[in-house]
Amino acid sequence: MRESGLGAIAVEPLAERLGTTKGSFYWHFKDRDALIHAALELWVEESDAMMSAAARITDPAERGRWLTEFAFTGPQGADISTTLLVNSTHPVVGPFLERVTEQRIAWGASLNEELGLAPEAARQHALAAWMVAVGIALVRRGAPQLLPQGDESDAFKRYIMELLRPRP
Amino acid sequence: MRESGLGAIAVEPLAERLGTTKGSFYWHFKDRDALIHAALELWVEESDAMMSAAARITDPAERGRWLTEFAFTGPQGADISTTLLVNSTHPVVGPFLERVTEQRIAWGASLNEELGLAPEAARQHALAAWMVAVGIALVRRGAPQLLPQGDESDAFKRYIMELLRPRP
DNA sequence: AGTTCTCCATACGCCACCGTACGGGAAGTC
DNA sequence: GACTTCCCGTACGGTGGCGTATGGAGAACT
Repeated sequence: MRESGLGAIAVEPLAERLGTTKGSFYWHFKDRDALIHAALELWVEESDAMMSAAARITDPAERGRWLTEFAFTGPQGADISTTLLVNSTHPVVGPFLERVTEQRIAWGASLNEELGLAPEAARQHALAAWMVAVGIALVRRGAPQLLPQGDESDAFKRYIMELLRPRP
Repeated sequence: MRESGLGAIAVEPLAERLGTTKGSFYWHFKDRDALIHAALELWVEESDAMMSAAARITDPAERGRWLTEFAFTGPQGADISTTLLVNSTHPVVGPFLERVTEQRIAWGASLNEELGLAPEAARQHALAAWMVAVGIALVRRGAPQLLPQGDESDAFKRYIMELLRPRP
């Protein structure tokens, strides 16, 4: 899913890639959707772990920077939000996406409140930041050559951080 | 493509939907990729038309607001950039996406220069604005319920406009 | 030692879609 | 009026994927 999206989760190609067969797969999983469900549960755990890791950073400003940093330099497709947004009509994907995203935005909003924003502004800002993160992830996947390279990459990252710095 | 992405461009379903048959299709188009190519050429024209329309707005600040407005309230999936970003590895899609996007960012950068930004900052800002636009489009498509509704929608729009206002 | 349970491979039918072959009618052309 | 060109429909083969049926080898239990 990270590499090639939801469509790449196909039973037969996966079995081939793992050197096994469909017979094995359908013993472990009811069907394809069950595999997707299991994968998304892993994603939820991962997402929780990331938030826990971030929560250990006591300085809220530093925490915000850490998150931006992650959006830029995290592993390719570290976050599958974009893939899920694209496939949000899928009956298994939709609920997961909504749950996790709502949680993340709420989390970001509370971070922004710590930084001195009023509740409404905090949520607006969290939404905006999330959109930027989604945009970055999508561009990194689809048109990375348009992103600044090398030294300019750092400069751009700082630019985004400054842009997203909450201003009470 | 607007409604359901690149994967929805399928010869047989399309023929069915148009009340015709594949035989007809393959007379007009060499193959599926040729149709995609033709569709993307339309998209380029549309994109050019949008930039021309925006160029008629003399006040650059007003022009920026108009573009943000468009990102929010334009027709659903008005811009297929997100779809194309997701399918950027497709041999027909990739070149189109790169060309149009590069052009748009350059266009945005020059707008930002008009507003008083230095060339590098202008380009950085245009990139940032493009990412926000992409993020908005993707969220509008995949999780519109997370966006503020009604009155709050306008407030959020203004918030984004303020966030993206170039600050020389 | 026999039985049951676990795990996996082979084989099959089904569906959706791509692209091609071919035929035939309608419309224009000489 | 014969001929060609345009446009489209039907039929076919091929590919890739899903899910099921079935059998079988080995482990585990009794």
